Amino acid sequence: MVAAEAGVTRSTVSRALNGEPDVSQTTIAHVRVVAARMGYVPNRAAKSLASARSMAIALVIPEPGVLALADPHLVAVMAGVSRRIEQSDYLLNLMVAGDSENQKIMRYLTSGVVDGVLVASQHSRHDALLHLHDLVPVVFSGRPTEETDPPNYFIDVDNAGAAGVAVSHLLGLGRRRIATITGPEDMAAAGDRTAGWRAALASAGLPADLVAVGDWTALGGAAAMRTLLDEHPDIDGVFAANDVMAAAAVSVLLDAGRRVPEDVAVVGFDDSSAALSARVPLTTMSQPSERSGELMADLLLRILAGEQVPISTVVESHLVRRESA
Amino acid sequence: MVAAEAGVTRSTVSRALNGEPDVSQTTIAHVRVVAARMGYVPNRAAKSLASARSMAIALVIPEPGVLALADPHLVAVMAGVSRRIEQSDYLLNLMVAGDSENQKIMRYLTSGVVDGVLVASQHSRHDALLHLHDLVPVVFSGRPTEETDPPNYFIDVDNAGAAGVAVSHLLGLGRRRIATITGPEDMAAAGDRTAGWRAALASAGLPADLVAVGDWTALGGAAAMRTLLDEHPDIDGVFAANDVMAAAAVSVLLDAGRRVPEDVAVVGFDDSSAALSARVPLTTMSQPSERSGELMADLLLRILAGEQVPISTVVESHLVRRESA
DNA sequence: TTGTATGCGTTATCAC
DNA sequence: GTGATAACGCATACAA
Repeated sequence: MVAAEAGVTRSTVSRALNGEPDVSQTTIAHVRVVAARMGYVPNRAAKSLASARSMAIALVIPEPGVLALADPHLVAVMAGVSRRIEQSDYLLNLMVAGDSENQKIMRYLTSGVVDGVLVASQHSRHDALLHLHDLVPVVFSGRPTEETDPPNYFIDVDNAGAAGVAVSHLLGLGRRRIATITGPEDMAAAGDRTAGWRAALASAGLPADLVAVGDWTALGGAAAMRTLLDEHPDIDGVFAANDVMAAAAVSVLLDAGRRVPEDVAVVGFDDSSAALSARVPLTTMSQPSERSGELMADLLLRILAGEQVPISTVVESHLVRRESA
Repeated sequence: MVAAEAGVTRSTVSRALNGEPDVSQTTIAHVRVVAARMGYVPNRAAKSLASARSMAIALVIPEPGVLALADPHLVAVMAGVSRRIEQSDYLLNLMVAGDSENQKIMRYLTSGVVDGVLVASQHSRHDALLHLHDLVPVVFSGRPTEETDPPNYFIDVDNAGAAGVAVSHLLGLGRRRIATITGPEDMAAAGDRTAGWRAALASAGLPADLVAVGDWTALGGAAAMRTLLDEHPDIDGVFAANDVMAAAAVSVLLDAGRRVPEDVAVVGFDDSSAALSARVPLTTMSQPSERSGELMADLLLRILAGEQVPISTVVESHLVRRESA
């Protein structure tokens, strides 16, 4: 620490720069000036080695690059996380991890360079993440695919309940052949939404036989809609597990000559930007995505501060009516 | 290093785990097994402190969160970078930095936790980044806003040339009132594209008076198009500096009752996903965005490996004809 | 091929 | 309020 050329010892410099108590104002000022003049930047590796804290948080999105970033819900979550972390002393680093590098990421997360971890889009095949909390605090966005002991912290909407509201809305419009386009089968949120759809149909005495599996993407949503339409031309309602797939479904329906919502009513999920840019503005279940991001970051920061926080936090969802249903 | 319980010293463990030469195969195997059993993960801070290398690379996107991730070109660059880095021993961490945290980021980048830096969307107000290469190797995507000494490495298309091709195409269609919707004025690529537009018009003996400043976003593009249309109803051609703005412009034109391309021909830039999802599929200047990402990552890796690499790398661009012009 | 000793740059625990 | 000095966990030059 060359800044010791300021006439004091390294200890004092350290204390001055870190704003610790019991340092005279004059030396603080002096050290600051000298450090600035010399362009001194503390070595972060040495710092974390000595202090056993890195002051960094990782946001992990276990999806192959492009895929994840095409989802406005995820992007909104990221934005929320980013905003909350910015206000703290922590530094955020984002890791969009293809499956291939899963091991690399796990080693990184457990190697002491991050004090906490946020996980956004967890699939059941990423089960290593579920036990990461043995080594470092973790908060999930979306219920983890598996219950662990001790449990993982997470924040989520009532997916099944929200799906129920969506389907009830379609039922209220007189629809009787209501299909669903699901998310990937290995994600908890996807499964819960499908379950909600199924339950709502069941309590209306209707069969829940119109299911097509999607993957959150426009391509997947379009393919699913085409399959449904081919096999069940009598469909009059669609509940898609996110807006991106709903927008793609609308597009397929229009191209197939169906009117939306007259012939087929469509409800999406998220109330993301995709809902507004769809060819027919989407009726959708809103979800406070950005707020969720802030909340999960806040939760983690509080855990790091030693606070006690609830295992699960449920955020609100409600129906937003537009033109598609 | 508790793994020394494997019957050897920490040095041997270190050597075995790092695959150094001159270690017997048997001890290597033995140490590996013990380490795995104990769930040992090397402390990265200690490792970088001792070796003076972090084996990490930062991809910096100096844009406020959401904005950046709405741009398919940037996302593609990110994907390319990510793919290339995955294949290496380095770890990528992404930093989407609002202006507010600029200082925080700079300290991070110079604090020794990353061995190299990639910068994606640099504005002139981020001039600190231009001198970062005094402390750590840096590669830019897109020509930096300022020439420095020593110069910064960068990779880019011939923006002015490509813009010229776009405008020539419009001229070839008989258009004479050709406007441009630019990118932000504080970015080099934006300025170069505007210059190319201006030059093409000049050499056709036409005035270059129809300019509206955009910001790469759909909102900005739409606003720019509305302004242009209000002030110059005789417009018959538009060159937008990216596809997102071009798509938004098409939308505004259609809503204003103009036919595209019959009344107003539109050319975009990037050939990104936005070009295909526009209401009229866009004619656009293609740019190998993902490839650029791979290239810049590759360049940085080679610099880190001690290789000599060219300061600037130009990637190809060409006109892709679709329906909008 | 393996063990020993030293240092990386910072924080932290003592004394002063 | 400040100065010594010992960790922090690993890599590495040197010795064996």
